[in-house]
Amino acid sequence: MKILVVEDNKDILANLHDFLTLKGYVVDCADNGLTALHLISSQSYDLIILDIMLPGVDGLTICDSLRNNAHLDTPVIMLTAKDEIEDKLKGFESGADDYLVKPFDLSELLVRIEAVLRRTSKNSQQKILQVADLEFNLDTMSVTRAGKPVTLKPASLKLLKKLMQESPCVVKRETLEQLLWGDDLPDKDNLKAHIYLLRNKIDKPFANKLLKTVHGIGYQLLDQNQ
Amino acid sequence: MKILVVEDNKDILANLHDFLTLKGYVVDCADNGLTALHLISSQSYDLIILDIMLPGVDGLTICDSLRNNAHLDTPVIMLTAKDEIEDKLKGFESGADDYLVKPFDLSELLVRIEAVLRRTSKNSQQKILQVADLEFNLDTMSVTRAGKPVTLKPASLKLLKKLMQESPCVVKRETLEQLLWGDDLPDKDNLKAHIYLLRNKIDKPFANKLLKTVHGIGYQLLDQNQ
DNA sequence: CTTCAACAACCAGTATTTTCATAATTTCTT
DNA sequence: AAGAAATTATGAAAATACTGGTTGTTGAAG
Repeated sequence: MKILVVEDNKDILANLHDFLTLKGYVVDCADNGLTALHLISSQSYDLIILDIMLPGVDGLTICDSLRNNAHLDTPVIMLTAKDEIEDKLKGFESGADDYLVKPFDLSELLVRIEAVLRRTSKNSQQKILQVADLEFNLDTMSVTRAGKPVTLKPASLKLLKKLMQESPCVVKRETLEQLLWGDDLPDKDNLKAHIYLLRNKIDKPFANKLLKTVHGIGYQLLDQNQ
Repeated sequence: MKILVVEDNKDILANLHDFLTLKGYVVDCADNGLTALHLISSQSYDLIILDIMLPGVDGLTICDSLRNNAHLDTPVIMLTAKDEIEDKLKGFESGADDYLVKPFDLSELLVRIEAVLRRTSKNSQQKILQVADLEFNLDTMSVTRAGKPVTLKPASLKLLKKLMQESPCVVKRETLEQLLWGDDLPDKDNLKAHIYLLRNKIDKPFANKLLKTVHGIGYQLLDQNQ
């Protein structure tokens, strides 16, 4: 989990950095708005902790630009001074997910971080695997090749998922066997039959064959046209 | 906007009531868990403000029962004493949308109320679930297919709600079992019977079958005609 | 006591996996 | 480069696992 902390008070900044690092997060720091914007555009964060009052570009502006640009769904926790209550509403309006009033308890921050991450993590999972024109939607458990639906049986689905997750790496035969049957393996020719079934569905009707055999090792999904 | 405040300290309760009424909300009060549960089941609220420590039925229990029953999406703001920080996490786990540490600023409460209402109002406008010509009104807990009313039993309602919320995603068998029976599962054939009952009601009388079984995984509501 | 929803047990029908014999391919050896 | 050895592919049939649909029983609520 990677967090960006934006705060102009160097003491607080160092404090937050140490605390969050201790709690197992990877932490980047910025003490002004421009640096923050630069980091945001060049990195991908799971969460941004943002002070409203900043020299130069302020927190609300950063939050706005975040929502209107690429990293739309990165959650934001705002930090505000006690006498800026009106700013809080603006903060939420600009798309913050939560805020904290300074001075705050570090444990309180931690709770809110976890809550926000929990709240947003459900939606942000990438649930579509893709190799060439082959797509696997993990939500609907449906597979398409070149836009056309492909119906697979449970064992084939498991196999394909693993192969797509590991693509373009080779998956060892034992790994696949382990995946399908755990520790008590049936006949040793069994995997071949399943690979055959899978090939019939996803490769046979198409010119560009993706499922390669790596002799003596295992199998691999690979698009040779790139 | 109608708010339910649950708090056993009568002073605080009266205070909150007056403040929120002043701010234009319609406020109901409860000073114990049982009264709260009773009100929740007989009324529809836009927001519930819930003290964790309550005589009899506590706040977490109320929140749990809320999430496992009809008014699933009513947002909840938890109130906790300063030394109950651990409870906060539990609060979020049981499905609270936010929390406040006592003693708190009334203006802070107001900001969070508005934030929570804004955050949830987007989703909660969606109080009618819809899949093809099948409709589920979460307010009245009534279901219609092609405009005709369908009467469902409690277990079927839970099942259907989940399936419609997740549609068109596949819902794993275990997820549904978890939903109906929690951790101590009854017979494994039981879910089949319930699916069967549900099918009889929502699919059997109609040509376009929506409730699909995904062999080896679970079930799915899906409109194939689109 | 009655009623109704939920539960468990069951069989039949269907879908999926496994097996097995044979063909094809790759790799190794000379 | 050719043949032998090892590995992998193919395809259909048999075995297994899963699901649908019923029915009788249980248990709780009114």
